[in-house]
Amino acid sequence: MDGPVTWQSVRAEALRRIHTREWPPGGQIPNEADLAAEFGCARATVNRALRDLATSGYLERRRKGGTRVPLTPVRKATFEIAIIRQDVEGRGQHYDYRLLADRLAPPPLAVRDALRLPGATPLRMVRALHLADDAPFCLEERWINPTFAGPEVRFDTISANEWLVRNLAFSGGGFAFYATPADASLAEVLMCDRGAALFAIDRTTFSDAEPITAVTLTYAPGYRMVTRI
Amino acid sequence: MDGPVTWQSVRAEALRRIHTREWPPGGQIPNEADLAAEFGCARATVNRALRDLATSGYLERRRKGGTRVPLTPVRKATFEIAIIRQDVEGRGQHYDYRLLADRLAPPPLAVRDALRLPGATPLRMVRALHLADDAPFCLEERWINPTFAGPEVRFDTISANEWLVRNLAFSGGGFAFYATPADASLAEVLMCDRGAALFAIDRTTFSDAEPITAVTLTYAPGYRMVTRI
DNA sequence: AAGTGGTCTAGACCACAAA
DNA sequence: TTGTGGTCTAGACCACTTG
Repeated sequence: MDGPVTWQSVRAEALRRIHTREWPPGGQIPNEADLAAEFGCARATVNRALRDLATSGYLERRRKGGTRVPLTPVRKATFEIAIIRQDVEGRGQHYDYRLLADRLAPPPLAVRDALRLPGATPLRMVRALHLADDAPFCLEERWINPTFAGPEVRFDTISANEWLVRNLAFSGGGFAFYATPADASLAEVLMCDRGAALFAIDRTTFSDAEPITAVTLTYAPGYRMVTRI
Repeated sequence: MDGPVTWQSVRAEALRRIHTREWPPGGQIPNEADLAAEFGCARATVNRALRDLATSGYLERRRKGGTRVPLTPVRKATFEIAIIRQDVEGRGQHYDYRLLADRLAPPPLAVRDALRLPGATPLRMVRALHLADDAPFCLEERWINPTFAGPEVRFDTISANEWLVRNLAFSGGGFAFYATPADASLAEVLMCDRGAALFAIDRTTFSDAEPITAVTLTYAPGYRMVTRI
C-alpha cells in the first residue's frame, strides 16, 4: 500500500481482507471515516472503492447499518446487449433483415401480464427475421405499445429492434434466457429440424412505468451469447 | 432542473439530450467544465453522471478526445450469478446435492484452450448434480486447477460451485450461454427425454492470469435465467 | 436520537491521447 | 504541446435506518 492511495488500491486491499477473511462473511467492517484515517486518504476515496465493491456484490452497504460482507456472495456480471445487426456484423458476417408481419392484434395473456397492461388493449405485433450471410440468424417476435411507435414508423427497412434502441429512452425492464425446442413454425423460419434446441431471450422494456415493448428473440441452432467479467 | 443539482438529475438531463438528439449520435458533447458551469454544479457532479452513462453504454469517453454519443448504442445490463443452492432456495424449493465423480484426468482440448493451459496438465474433474425438491435441477461438470483446490478439499458435502465462490478471489473470466440438446448421458442424469432443449452455461474463471476452473452447467428443461435492469 | 453512508463543492494535480 | 477526463482532498450537509 505504498505510493499514492487510489480508490483502486483501496478496493484491492478491501478485496484482500474479504477473501482472507480478515473481514469475515457476515461481519461488519469499519466505517468509511475510520478506513480513510487508516489508509491516509479522504473519505470520498474509501467511499468510491467500497461503493464499487458493493455493485460487484462483494459488500452490502446500508446507511446507519454500515457495511457488511455478505454471508452468501452473489457475484454480478455485466453483459452487452448490442442490436442484432451489430451482433452479426461483429462476427464479420453479412447482415440482412426481412419483415414477416406487422399488424395490430390483441396480445396473448403472457404478454399482457409481462407488460402489466389492463384490459385487451391491441398492440402492434411485429415478426421479423434477421439473417447472417443469408442464413437465418434470429427470429424477432415483438409486441409494441402503439403509443411509442405509431403506424408512421415503418419496420420494413430498419428492424424494430434497432429503431427502438435508437429512438426510445428506456428506464427499466426484465430479461429471461432459456432454451426451447423448435416447433413447426420456428423450424420452418429458422430452417432447422423440428425439436432442435434453440437459445431464446424474452425481454420486456419500460419507460418509467409505461410499458413499451415485449419481445422474444429465438436464435438459430449453435448461437452462443458470450460475455466477460 | 430546479432544486438541488444531483448527479442523477444531471444524468437524466444528459439522457434527455441524447434521446432527443440535441446531442446527436456520433457527436461530441460539451466538456465537463462547460456542463458544470451550465448546470451550476461542481465538475465532479457532472463527472459522476457522465461516467455512469458511459458504463451503461450511452456515452463513450476518452481523455483529450472528449465525450461522444455512440453511433451504434450498446446497452449494458447486469445479471446476478448466485451459487446454485441459493438459486434453488430462492425459489422456495428444497436443495440437495449429489457428487457423481471426482478424479484427476487430462482435460479435453476445449478446456485446455479455454483455460490457456500448456501441455497436458492433469486437472481435477468434478461432476455433480444439484437437485430442487428431489428433482434434477442442474448438472455441474467442472475442471479445476489442482493448485487451487488440492485433494484435502472435498466436494461430497459442499459443491465445488459453492466452495470456489466462498474461498477464492477471482479477478476475471468469461461466460457463454447457449442451448444444447440432451444426449444420452444428460438425459439419464437430468431425467429428461433425449434431444430435449437444455439451457447451459460455460464459464471460465481466472485469478489474475492463473486459470482456476472451467465449468459447464446444464439445467433441466424449463429453466429460465432471469434478470432486471 | 444518533451513526452511517450518499452526495456536493471548490480546487488541485495528473495521465492520457490527440493535434 | 495541450485539452480532456480521471482522480484526490477536506470539508460540509443530508437521508436513511436502526436502536
